[in-house]
Amino acid sequence: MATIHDVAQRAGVSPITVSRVINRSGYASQETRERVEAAVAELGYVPNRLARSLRSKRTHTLALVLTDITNPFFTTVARGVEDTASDAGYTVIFCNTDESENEEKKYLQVLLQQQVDGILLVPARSAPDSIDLIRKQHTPVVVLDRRVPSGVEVDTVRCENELGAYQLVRLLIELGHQRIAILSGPLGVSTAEDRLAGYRRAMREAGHAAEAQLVVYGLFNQASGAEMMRQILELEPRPTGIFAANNLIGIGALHAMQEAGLRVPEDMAVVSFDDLPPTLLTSPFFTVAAQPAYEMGQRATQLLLARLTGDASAPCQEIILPTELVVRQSSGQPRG
Amino acid sequence: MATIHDVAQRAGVSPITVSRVINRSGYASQETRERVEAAVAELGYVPNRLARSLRSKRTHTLALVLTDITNPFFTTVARGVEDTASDAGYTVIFCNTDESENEEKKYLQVLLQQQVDGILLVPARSAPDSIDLIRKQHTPVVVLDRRVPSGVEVDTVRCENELGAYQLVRLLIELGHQRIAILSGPLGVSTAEDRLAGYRRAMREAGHAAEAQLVVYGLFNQASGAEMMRQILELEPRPTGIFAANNLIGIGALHAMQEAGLRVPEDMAVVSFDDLPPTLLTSPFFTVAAQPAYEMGQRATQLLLARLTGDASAPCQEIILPTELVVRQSSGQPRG
DNA sequence: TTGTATGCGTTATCAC
DNA sequence: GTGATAACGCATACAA
Repeated sequence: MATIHDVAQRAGVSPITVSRVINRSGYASQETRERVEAAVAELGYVPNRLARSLRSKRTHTLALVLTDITNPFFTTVARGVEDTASDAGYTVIFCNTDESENEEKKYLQVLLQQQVDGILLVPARSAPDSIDLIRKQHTPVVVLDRRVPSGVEVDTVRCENELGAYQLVRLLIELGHQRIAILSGPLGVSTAEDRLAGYRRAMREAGHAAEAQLVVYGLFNQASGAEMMRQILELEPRPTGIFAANNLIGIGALHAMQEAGLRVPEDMAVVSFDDLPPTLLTSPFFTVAAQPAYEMGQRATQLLLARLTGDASAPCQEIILPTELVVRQSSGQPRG
Repeated sequence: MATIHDVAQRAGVSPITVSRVINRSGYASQETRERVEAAVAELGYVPNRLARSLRSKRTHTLALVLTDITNPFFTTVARGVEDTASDAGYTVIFCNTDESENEEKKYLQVLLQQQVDGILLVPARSAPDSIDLIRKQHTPVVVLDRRVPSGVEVDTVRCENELGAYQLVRLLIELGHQRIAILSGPLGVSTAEDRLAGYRRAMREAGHAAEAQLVVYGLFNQASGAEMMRQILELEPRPTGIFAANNLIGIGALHAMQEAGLRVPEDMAVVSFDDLPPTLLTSPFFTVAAQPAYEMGQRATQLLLARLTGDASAPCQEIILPTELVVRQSSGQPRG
């Protein structure tokens, strides 16, 4: 492989001059410039960023650590991150933790070793530990999608989970439902907890009894959604409305209801958090609180880039974006 | 940041000894080992992979260059790549080219500068140019999903596109359809061309006229699918069967048909290439030729890793996986 | 406008 | 078993 020395030799200049021409830093006469560029072309010279990074202490690489890129919400977030980073000349490394703290730790170790310039983190559980780990290496970090315990100072981009959930449940209540069950995500994950809180507030305000059996906990995936729904279907009397804490849970629930011969929304109304990309449903069906996934990725990346290029000690920002209530068929008509 | 020197000093040994302990290379007495490990822990030392890579000429990083990660087919491929790479101790950089040759070139330049150990490429168009560019840096490359011109020697993993398409169209023919239109992907993309070839073979064998107007070209996305479908709906007489060259085109077509008040499969039968992940459709509906997306990512990564760790000059492999014909509702019942 | 000396943090090579 | 030295490829500081 040709190095900067080879190019320098060929062009009859010193390596540093080549460096200057390539990076457009410092001066270079027109003639020198041309000679260098010719040599670069002839030798097919490709600068070694590793060496550059070692020297400059900048890798121009960001990392996005999330739970599962095949969840369409995160896929869209990832695309927002990638586009924004790429425009600014950064590349992005993706890691899937599958909600495992251990995987998260392992990935963070590797990423820090790689000297990534910054990390976008969807924390699996104990955000503070991970944030500490990252901060020890003086690496900027932005927490995405999930809330961190109060008192932890860190840039954050997330949605109004409590309010979005409240609005969804409120809608069901206004449509005349009284017994509404929630298929919740895992305890310990802030999005699950906030959505549960929104559900509880709506129920409380409407004066509906807080029945423990109407709250079921599971994971943010389809299998768990189906499982939770089967549990709910055992109840006597059955709830008439279901709040699924995310899109995958909602889909799983729908399948369980189909198995049981129930129609949605005629027999049971369903609302869920997180929209599905319009490309993915043959006919948009779910009533949802939609998060601006792409924008979340975008904003989080902008925040991170600002830390890198600007003031690293500026006060932390907490960007909380609104969800959009999108009413479709699954929530049904007002009950008689 | 603590360096290997700091650790060495603290442990009262030389840097190279620290290196040996950390990398489990070479000998070290039990006592030395313990002292070093203690020093590492006390200082919170994190090895700098940049420096290591500069010296060892290995970054343990792979790149996956694809057209669009939000296409669920590629999302699943990506997950297969990431899991496989991660198990082998590699991290993965993702890049979206949006089918642009220019973007592809730009990304490849950056990746080669980053000294990635290997590249998984879904070529936008002129695969040979990109392969040359990569090979000039002696970087191994595996072509994923798409065919390269014959004569180009390169490891490849893809599906039987022609056969999968043939089977889908054949199915429509057996159901009694005669006028079948194809909503094709872009000319110049091998998957689009092979699927078109499969369509043509099935039609020819069945003795159906080769009507030019039954073949429409577009892009592999939903908007284009809807657009092509609107064009087809203008035809007199209308075709009774539609072959969508991928899932997004199929969904777009479905929307266009709904707009026009047509029911599927009653008024028109639809089959399409590429399955949608089971999580994403509320009720599986499309009859498809399903590609084993996760396995494709897995196999391609294995091939690449084999090049890295094994014989770089072994003859190239071409892995061609079968598609699975999955018959669901959208293809309808036999016509009277 | 261009060049020299030096160091980034690690490991390969050879020596003890 | 352990260490000294040099080198990976580039860019910073300073000098000319």
